[in-house]
Amino acid sequence: MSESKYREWILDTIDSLRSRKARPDLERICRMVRRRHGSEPDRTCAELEKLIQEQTVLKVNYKGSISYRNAAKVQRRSRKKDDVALTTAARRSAVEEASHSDLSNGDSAFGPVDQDEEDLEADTSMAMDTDSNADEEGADESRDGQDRPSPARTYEDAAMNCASARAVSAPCSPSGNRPGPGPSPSPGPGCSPGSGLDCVSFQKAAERPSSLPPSSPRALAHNDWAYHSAVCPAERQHPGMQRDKAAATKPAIQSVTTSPGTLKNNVKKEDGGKAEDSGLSSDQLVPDYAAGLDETKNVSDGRPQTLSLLSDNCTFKNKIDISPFTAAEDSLLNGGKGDEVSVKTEKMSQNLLQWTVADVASYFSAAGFPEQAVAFRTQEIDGKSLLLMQRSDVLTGLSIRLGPALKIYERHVKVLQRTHFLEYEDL
DNA sequence: ATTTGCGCACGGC
DNA sequence: GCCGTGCGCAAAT
Repeated sequence: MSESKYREWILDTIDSLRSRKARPDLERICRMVRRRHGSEPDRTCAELEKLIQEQTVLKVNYKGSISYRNAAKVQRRSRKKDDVALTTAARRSAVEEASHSDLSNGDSAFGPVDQDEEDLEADTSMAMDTDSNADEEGADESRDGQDRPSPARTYEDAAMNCASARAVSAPCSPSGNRPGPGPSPSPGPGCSPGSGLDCVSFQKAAERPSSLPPSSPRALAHNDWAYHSAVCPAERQHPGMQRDKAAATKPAIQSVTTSPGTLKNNVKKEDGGKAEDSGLSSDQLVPDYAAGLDETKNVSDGRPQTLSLLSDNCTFKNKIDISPFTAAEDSLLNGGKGDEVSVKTEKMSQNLLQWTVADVASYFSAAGFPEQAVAFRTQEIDGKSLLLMQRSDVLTGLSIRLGPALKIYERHVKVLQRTHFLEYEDL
């Protein structure tokens, strides 16, 4: 509960800051949430990170500083207002979403960003590297656990604390050179969000020529947050998407093979024809943890262009291959191959039953349905519930637009259910 | 002192 | 030219 409450508060705050033309950075967000709802900055910070992981909120580097975006709005932008049709329909979903945030206006947000300046290094470092390996949620959730000694701190402190704490633990830098400022004091305006997680990559990333040598730090450093950022966050922990790791192992199957039709189509259509990259602009994604993972590198390196197109994966927002098939396939294919991989895969598929509400939401969000993911969350659909869902539940029970609902049901829910039952019943 | 409003420049389409 | 973004400063609280 508090979770959704925070989601609402944070998204609201971000929207509010945006409308006020103020940069929605960590500091402002924490402050506003505190002022409006009395929430502790730490807590806000932690919740924000969770949202980032779920991709409800996107952390981006814009003009050299960290900014946060309401993912729902961002995405929407891709289709712009042109789609009248959608708009109309969207409205409905908007309503539900509205509950958490007011996206009432269709504007979206996310614009262009550029992070090229070299000075970024400083900023960059904080933004990007801090990535915390993120050890995933553990870290985040634990945030509560990490009690900090100082009783009274300022927002910044708080923010920093959370951020830095995590950052410290995971100093990853893209190229190995760690950002000096990692845990250091305050990086500046937004406290170093090293927080880490986030990243989502967008168009640019996609467009980027695969040629880029990921290995070269510099290269990444500047243009590429996005590129690097390719590592998507979400999957790190998502049940559905462990593919990252898997990717490293078996790239080919993964991205390429994956059912291209599945998500991609969805995405495309949804985007209004913009097609793949269009999803969002990329500019900015903060790659936080992207940098850190080795796998990432492998992935990108290993894959040739094709991949870059599809993948860059993290992109999964737009194109990712999150299709359930893949997941299933992976597990089947892998059988008992790599330990980690197999384990993970296994876990994932088998654990549809164990997916939490957040897992489900993340899955759909990553599959290109962030708005609808909210509905799943709102309805508290976890793995078990998902298995029990019927077509009508998806089409009408979630109050989401029919188009996406159909796609979600046919391409994901149904497939996940089928896969699950096939595997489990047979075995 | 803090919050809010917003003109304006910037950069990406 | 349009649009999203956010700095920087003034006004409001």
